[in-house]
Amino acid sequence: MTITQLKYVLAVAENQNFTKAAEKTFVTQPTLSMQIQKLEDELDILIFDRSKKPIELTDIGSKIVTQARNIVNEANRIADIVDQQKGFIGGEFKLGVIPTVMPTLLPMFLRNFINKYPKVKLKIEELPTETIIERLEEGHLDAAIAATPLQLENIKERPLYYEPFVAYIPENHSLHNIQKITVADLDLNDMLLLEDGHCFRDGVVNLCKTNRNYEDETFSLESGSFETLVRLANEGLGMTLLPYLHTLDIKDTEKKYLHHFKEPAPAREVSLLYHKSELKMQIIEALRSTIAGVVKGAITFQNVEIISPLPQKSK
Amino acid sequence: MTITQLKYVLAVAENQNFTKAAEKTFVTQPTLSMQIQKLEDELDILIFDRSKKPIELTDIGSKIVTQARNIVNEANRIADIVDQQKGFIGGEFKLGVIPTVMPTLLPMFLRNFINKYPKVKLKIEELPTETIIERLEEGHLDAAIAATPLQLENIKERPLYYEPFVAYIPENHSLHNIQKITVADLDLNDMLLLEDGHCFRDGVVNLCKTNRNYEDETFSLESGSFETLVRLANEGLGMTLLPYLHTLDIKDTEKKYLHHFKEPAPAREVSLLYHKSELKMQIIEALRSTIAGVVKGAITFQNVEIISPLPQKSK
DNA sequence: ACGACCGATTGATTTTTCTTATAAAAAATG
DNA sequence: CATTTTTTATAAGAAAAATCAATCGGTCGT
Repeated sequence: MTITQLKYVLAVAENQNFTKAAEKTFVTQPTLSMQIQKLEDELDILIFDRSKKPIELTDIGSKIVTQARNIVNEANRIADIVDQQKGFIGGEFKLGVIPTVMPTLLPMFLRNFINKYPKVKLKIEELPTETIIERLEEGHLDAAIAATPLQLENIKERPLYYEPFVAYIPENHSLHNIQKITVADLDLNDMLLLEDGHCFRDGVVNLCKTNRNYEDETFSLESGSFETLVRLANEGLGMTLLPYLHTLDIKDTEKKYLHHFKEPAPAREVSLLYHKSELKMQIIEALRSTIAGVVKGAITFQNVEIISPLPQKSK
Repeated sequence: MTITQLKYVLAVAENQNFTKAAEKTFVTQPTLSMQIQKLEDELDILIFDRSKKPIELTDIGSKIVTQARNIVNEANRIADIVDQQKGFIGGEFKLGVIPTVMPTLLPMFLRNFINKYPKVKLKIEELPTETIIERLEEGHLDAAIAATPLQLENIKERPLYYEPFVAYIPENHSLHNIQKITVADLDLNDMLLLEDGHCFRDGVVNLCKTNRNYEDETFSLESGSFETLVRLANEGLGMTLLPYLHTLDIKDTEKKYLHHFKEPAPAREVSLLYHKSELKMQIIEALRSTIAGVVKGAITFQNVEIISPLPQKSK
C-alpha cells in the first residue's frame, strides 16, 4: 500500500469516475485502474462497485476512503511541520468565502495579507456555505469564512467578528417612524429576501421565525444582491435587512432609511473555518490575525444576539 | 514521500544505526541510506545528525519521526478495517506480560484463547513494565498485561482484575499470631523483596512507605522469584508479600503461614494495556473478554485499595 | 597506526509505475 | 435495434524507482 494509491482511491471516490479522477490526479486512466486494482488485490477486497453507474463505494470501500483521507492528511502534515520549522509561510492556500461576506470583508484585509505574506498564493473562491463545508471536508479548501455556528464534527470554527443586522425601511413603510426597531416589529411576509442558498437569507428567516410571524407561503420577490433589495425597497415593495458592513456602502441620501436594532441587536457570527486536522495551521493563523487586526477598528459589536445561519428543516 | 520511507526513518531512529535498522527492515543498508537521503532532499531538511555517534535525530527530525509513527499507525489501521469487515480475527499479535503475572494468569486463559481464536499467532514475551511501555509506544508490542495505574499519555489501560497482597509470615515471626494483618503492621526493613525492576517490589515498597516505616537503607536480601522468597522466609529471614494468585500454588503444609489483610486489602490492579491508536482492537477485545471470562470465577476481589506500581523518585 | 565499525557511493539488476494502444462492456443516441 | 459514445480493463513496452553487492572513506578505540 502506498500513499499514492490512497490518493488515487480518494480521487476516484470523489469523482465517481476513473477518467475524471485520472485528469485530476494528472495520470492516465489505466494507471488508476491498475493501482486501485493492485490495492484491492493486496487487501483482498473490492473498494468500488463498478457495476453501478456512476461507480459506487462498497461498504468496506467507504470505510477505507475515510481512513485514506486520514492518512493523506497526516502525510501532508509532514510538509507543514517542515514549513513551520523553517519559519516558512507560503505555498498555495485555498480560501472559500460566502457571497454576503466577500465584497465587504475581503477589501479590508486582502492588501494587508498579501503584503505581509507575499509567499502565500491565495486562491479565493466565493461559495455558498454548503459547498464550503463539502470542500473543507474533502480537503479541497484550506479554510473558509462563513456565518456560524455550524457545529460540524470535522470542522473547527474561530469567530472573527459579530455583524449586526440592520433594517432598511423605505419612507412609506409602516415602521418608518420607529427609530430603534426590535425583532418583534418584523414581519417575514413584508421582508425582501436574498434568493435561496444564501445563509444570510436563512438567518433572516430564523430571526423572524422566533417572532412567530412566519407563514409558509412562497415569496415571489427574491434577489441575489443587497443592492437590488435596497432598490426594491425604495420602490415600496417592502423592507429588508442588511448585514452591518453592507450599510457602510449605502448612498448618503439613503442612509436615513437605515434603522438599527435595539441592543442586543440580532447579528451573525462570522468565523474562520478549517478542517479539524489543522493542516496549514500557520497560514490559517496568519490569516486570522490579519483579519482580526483590521476588524478590530471597523466592527466591534459585542452586545448582540447571534442568529443561526442554518436553514431550519420545515416538516 | 512514501510510507516505506517513513518506516525506514522509524527504524533508523529506533536503532540509532543504519546497519541494524537495515536488518530489522529486511533490506540492505544502502537502501536505507538512499531512501532516507531522498526523503531529506525532498523535504530539504536533515532528519538525522550523522556526525554524532551514535546517530541522533535533529530537532525537526524528531518531529518528523513522531508524525511518521502517526502515519504508519494510521496506514496499518487499513488492514485492521479490512479484517474487521471480514470478521477475521488473526495474524501475529505480540503480547507483553510482566514477570509476576506471567506464571499465574497465563495458564488460566491461554488454552481458552488459542482454541477460540486459532488464527491469532500469539507471541508472548515476559518483560518488565519499563520495557513494555517503550515497546507499546514504538509499536513493537500490540498489547501487554501489567500492573496499573500508569497513566501514560499514549497508552490506554483496561483493568482486568484486582489482586490483593497476601502476607507470608513464618512461624517464629513477631506477626505470626495475628490473623488478619493491616498495613500498619508492616515494616519494610523486615520484608523480603523481589529484586529491582519488578513493579511488584515497587508496589510493596509504596505500600510500606504509606506507613512511614521506610528507611533509606539497602536491602541485602532480594530474589527474582516468589518461591525463593518463601524459602528465605521459612529460614527465618523475614516475612514477605505475595500476589493472591501466587498463594494458590503454595504447598499445603505452608498455607498456614498465609495471612490475608483486613479489608480493604491492599491490592494491585492488573490491566490490559494498548496503544491509544487502538490498532488490532478486535484482537485486543478478544483477549480482554477471554481473560475476563476466566478471571470472573477465580478472582473477584472488589473491596481493595489499589497500590501504585510506580517506583517513587527518591531525591 | 591498525583494524573495526559505519554510513555513503557506485553500478548493475530487478521491480514498479506509468503510458500508449486497444479491447470489452455498458450507456446513450438516433 | 444498430450505432456511437462513454467508460473501465487489459496488454505491452518504456521510463522511473528501488534494491542489492561491492566498495569507498571517514571515525573511533586500542
